Amino acid sequence: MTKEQNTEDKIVEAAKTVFVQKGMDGARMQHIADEAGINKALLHYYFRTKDKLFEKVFAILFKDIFFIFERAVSEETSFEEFLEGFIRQYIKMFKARPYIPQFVIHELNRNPERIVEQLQNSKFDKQRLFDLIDKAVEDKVIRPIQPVHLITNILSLCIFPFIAKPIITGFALDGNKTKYKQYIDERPDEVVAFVKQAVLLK
Amino acid sequence: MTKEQNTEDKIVEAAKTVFVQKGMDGARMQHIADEAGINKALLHYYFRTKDKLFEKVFAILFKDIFFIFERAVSEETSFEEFLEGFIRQYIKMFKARPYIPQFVIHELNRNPERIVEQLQNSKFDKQRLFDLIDKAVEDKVIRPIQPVHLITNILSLCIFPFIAKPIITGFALDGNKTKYKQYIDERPDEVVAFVKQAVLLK
DNA sequence: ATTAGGTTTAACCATTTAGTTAAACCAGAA
DNA sequence: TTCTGGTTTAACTAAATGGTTAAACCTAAT
Repeated sequence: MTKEQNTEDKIVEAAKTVFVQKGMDGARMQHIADEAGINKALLHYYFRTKDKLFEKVFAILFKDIFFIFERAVSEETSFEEFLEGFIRQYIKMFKARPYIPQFVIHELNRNPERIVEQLQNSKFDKQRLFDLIDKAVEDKVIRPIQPVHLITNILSLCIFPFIAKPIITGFALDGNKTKYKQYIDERPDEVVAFVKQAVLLK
Repeated sequence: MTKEQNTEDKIVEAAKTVFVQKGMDGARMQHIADEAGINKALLHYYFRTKDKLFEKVFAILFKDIFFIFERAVSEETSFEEFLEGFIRQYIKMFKARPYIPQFVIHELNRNPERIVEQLQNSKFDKQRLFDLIDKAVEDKVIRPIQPVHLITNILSLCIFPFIAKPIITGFALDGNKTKYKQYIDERPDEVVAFVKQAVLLK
């Protein structure tokens, strides 16, 4: 069994690509089989149904989003460093996997109940993150702000540019893809500056 | 012809509802007919194909997004008032039509070329908005920032909370829908404060 | 050489779904 | 009354698609 790549992995990779592009409804099993370089029969041999395959892919992509969360909170640094690190890591992650946000959000809206299950599997402790922010407010490191708002503000600024790529490119950047790439490269510095200015007291 | 409501309008309303919930691929013509309280034959009688009906709905929803843009820019006030008015109007609009962002973004990613056509129809002058921001920087009303970044930052903060509703509710707010409603009510003040603090020089 | 399991081929089934058609229905206008 | 056009009913077609099946194929291990 000296395959260049495990067939199961090939399938999952192909499924990622197709599901992300087309969504659950738009994806075709035949298309996934083609993408994986195998035939439909074998595809069903590995993953009996489309649903099972989809669940697998979704779980993988969803996990990626929360991975950074966990790592960022676990580090012991000043709040300012934490903020900066968090933002830069997050944007970096989406630069490498720009397809994730759009996909996860779409499918989460299609089936909102799923998030409960997914979050139970990921044993992430949100309370610690909330406490971190509350403490920074108490210590007068940042201006008073509710943790939910600060977190969603940061996530907004990090994620939205990837979700809205066609709008940003088409509307603000004259459809110029090079400009979009440059825009994305500027985001880390821009977001860090924006957020720091918005909340840091000094 | 004294109908309670024009049949064509009934269809478009129904189509909005269904397309927004399910997306183009997930939507079923039968479902739309049911929602409109008519039968499938009549549905096809008015809009020959699913595509034609979809295009109609998409154009309507897309226009809503840019309507606020146009109005906000056309007012003659201080930059600070402009900022605040723009943010409050935008969030208010999405509070009334929370289904729009998710839908438009999904379909725009499914077919990015479409944005070009849509933007040509909407004769909105983006340059004026850009100039407004550049001038505010020159006049030292705000710190140096590229218009694209400021605009996308604001849009991020306004729109993301609606797109990510299930994540925010499930993750940060313990699945409590009342808390989500309250969270959304707090957004205008929060975003205005956040953005002002981030860019305004005083 | 035999075996076993991953893989292919190709045909096939059942279901869903967009779209069509034809006949009947019904109300208001002429 | 007759005509017209929106509306319904119900049956239908054609295509797409998820999933199945059975037989053959190939290769590495025994």
